[in-house]
Amino acid sequence: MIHPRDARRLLMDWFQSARRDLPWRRTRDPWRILLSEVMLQQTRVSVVIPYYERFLDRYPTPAALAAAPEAQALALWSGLGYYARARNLQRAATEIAARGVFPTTYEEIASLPGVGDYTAAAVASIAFGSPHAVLDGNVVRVLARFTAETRDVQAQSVRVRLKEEAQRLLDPARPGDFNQAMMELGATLCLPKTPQCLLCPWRDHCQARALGREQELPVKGRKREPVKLQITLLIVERESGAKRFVLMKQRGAHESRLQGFWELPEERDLPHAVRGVRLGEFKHSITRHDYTIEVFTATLSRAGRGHRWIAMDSLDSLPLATTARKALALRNDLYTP
DNA sequence: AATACGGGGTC
DNA sequence: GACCCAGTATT
Repeated sequence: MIHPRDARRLLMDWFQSARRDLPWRRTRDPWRILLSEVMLQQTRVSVVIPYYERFLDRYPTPAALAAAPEAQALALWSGLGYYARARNLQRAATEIAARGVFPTTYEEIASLPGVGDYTAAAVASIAFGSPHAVLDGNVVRVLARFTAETRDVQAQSVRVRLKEEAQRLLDPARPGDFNQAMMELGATLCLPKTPQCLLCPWRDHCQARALGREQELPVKGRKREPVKLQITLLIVERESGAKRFVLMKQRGAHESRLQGFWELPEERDLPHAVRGVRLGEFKHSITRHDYTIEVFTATLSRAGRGHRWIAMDSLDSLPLATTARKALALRNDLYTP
């Protein structure tokens, strides 16, 4: 069994040469680190980068986000998913702005809304050099293989053990770099399906590899069956002066998801609508709901309850559901081939 | 402990 | 088309 000191050295030396140049690695500003970590929750680096740049450009400080209308922040988050992250981040920004300074300890950071174990450890270690190991999906996979953990990694007891292992390996001198190195290893070499063991700094010390079982680990419990659904969206347009408007509906604050987001009307909600052209269909999944969505143009003599006419050129500034974004793209393809 | 929550990249 | 991603909050 390799000594933690030696494992650390191998990992850190590898990271120095393999480290990707990412926007949030060019700063120690805790606000920027926090923003990146929240956006990266269950979201890949390549997807986050453009959102991170736009969001930071608009809200360079907690105070800037705290002062913004929620709908504006959601509009900038629109398409990234898990919108509770944006709401919670704004609440966190409000607390930080009121406090005057960014909290510096793990406990204070962890008390912010939307900040759990992972994010608190990441911010505390990367921005403030606190010795807290992170345990994200990457680290779980790396350590499950490194230690040949064959139990279900979803189980609480196993997560606790892996967290202890991460903490044991953590480089106390450079915890932020160590955490990022672990995640980098998981994201670039210790891949779920096709681990690149020959390039791994731990190739000679990985227990799963020694057993030839690196492809099988980590073991994860089954997920629930997705629910298949079919809906029809309607694009109802109206011209007034030089402006074009489209009929839309805003989701209420009490809904379980996409609160406050604008969507296109469903056909079943507009019994008086008359179908026009079929624009096409697409698939869209929201957590475990797999939608097949068919899109038609339509005409309407009277607007249905709860629907509103939205100017086409103002859609960019609204929190727009991705279903609406995709459906409107079908329409635009038709008019500008 | 199980579940909801988005969306898309990737094999 | 399944898996899974720099997770968190709620039940």
